[in-house]
Formats: sequence, structure tokens, C-alpha cells
Amino acid sequence: MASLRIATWNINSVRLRLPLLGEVARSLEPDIICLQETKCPDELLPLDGLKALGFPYVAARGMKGYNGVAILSRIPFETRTNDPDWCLKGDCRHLGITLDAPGGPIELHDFYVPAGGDIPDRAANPKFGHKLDFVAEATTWSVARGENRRSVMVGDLNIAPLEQDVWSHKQLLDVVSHTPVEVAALGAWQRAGAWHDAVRHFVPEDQKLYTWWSYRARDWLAADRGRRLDHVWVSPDLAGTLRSHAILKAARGWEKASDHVPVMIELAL
DNA sequence: ATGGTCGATAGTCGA
Repeated sequence: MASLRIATWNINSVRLRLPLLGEVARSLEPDIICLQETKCPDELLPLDGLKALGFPYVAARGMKGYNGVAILSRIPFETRTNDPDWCLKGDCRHLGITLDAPGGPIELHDFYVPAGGDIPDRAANPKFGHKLDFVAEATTWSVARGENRRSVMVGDLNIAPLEQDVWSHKQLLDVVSHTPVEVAALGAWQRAGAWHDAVRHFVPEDQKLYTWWSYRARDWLAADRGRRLDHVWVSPDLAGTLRSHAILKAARGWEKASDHVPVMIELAL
């Protein structure tokens, strides 16, 4: 049995937080790290620094200022090239690879779903419409592709689907990230791919679970008003290989922290 | 108490 550890982290600037990425690598010892919000054009990616952390294989889809995803790996992979340009915006929110994993290839998708702005109304707020359109497109894409096999999907999905994925279900019903329309959309996407929630596999649904705490809180730890926005999903055939999970909450308390913390799952292949 | 704090960027925009 070989172990495969896949982590996901909204790093909120890969250039600013390259040292913290090293801390993540040392803390979790992942084989693969999927990043979101790298905020870095590909030609400015600190490639040597990333490789020096122990990840010789790197793929990135970045742009100036906003968004951006990247995948770092200790094992070889091929980058997928024909996946959709979501909402035809060219905005660097998805990167897919095929991993040369133990026991055969594994398809891995790294997503950064639009945050959706502040007002949960498509007419009043185009960003919210974009978010819903993005998830709907991804759902349609999943339906067309049929049931996933040996596939993993990670990322900042910017939706906290379960009541215990937010600090107060009632108080966040009208807050973008936890509105019923978003939760329904994410559920449709998940069902379309028959995806298995790999973190809730280990943590019962009646237990609070967060991966993000706002920068705006006076004391994020004391207030603990978090949300679970970052997810790892696996295809049904991989559910039985799930061995462990980790949510690196300590990373939120680091100097110059991202507002998201790394999430990791371990497969026994 | 509708605020608050970040990052990229060079005025604000996005989160």
C-alpha cells in the first residue's frame, strides 16, 4: 500500500507567502499541493523556490493581480489541456492534471470558484450571477463526463454547504457562501459527479468544521466565526482508500497568514 | 455598533 497525500490551500499570493508554503510542506508533508489565489502571472511564478520546497513538478495557470491556481507535486503528472474556459472569462480558476499515482493514473482538478460579491442577488450583483453560472457550468460538464473514476477534486469552492460548515447557520442564510441557492448549486455539482466529501468522511456532519476565518475579526480565534469554504472530493471508487485528513488550523495564526488554512487528505493506494 | 483587514496595484478592486 502506497500513501498519497493531497493538500489544498488558498494561499492568497504565492509570492508573498512562499515561506509559509514551506511551513505547510513541513507540517503536512503532502505529495501534492493545490493552490488558489496565487495572484501571480505564470512568468513571475517563483519556480525555483517552489521546487526547492521539494516539489519538482509544477503547473500553474495565473494572471496579473487576481485569481490564479497552481499545482505542486513530488510525483510526475501531465497537465490537462482541453478543459473548459469557465464562463469564457479566461480568469484562471481551474487547473486539471493526470497524476502518475501508485496503482495507476489519478485525475486531479484544482478549482477556485468565484467568491460572488456581497449581495446574494443575481440581478443586483453580477458577481453572484457569475458564481452561480460557474457552478452550473461545472455541473453540466460533470454530467457530460459521466461517473468519475480515480478522480479527486479540490479547491476553494467559496460555498459552505452544511449547517455545521458555518458558525451560525441561521445568521448566514442570507450571506454569500451559505445561501440556499448556492448550497443547492454545489449539491447538484457534487451529485453530478457522484463526488464523495472526503473531509466529512472523517468528521461527522453534526460537528463544526471551518477552513476560513475573516481577516476582519478582531480576534479570529476567540470569535471563531469560520466557514468551511475549502473542499476535497473524491470519486466513489476512491472513497474506500481514504485513510486520514488534516485541517491545518494553526496556519491561520501564523505571522502574515492567509485567511484560508490548508486542508489535506491521505489515500492508501 | 453595516464596521472591520487583507493583497495587488498604483486608483481602486476583489475578497
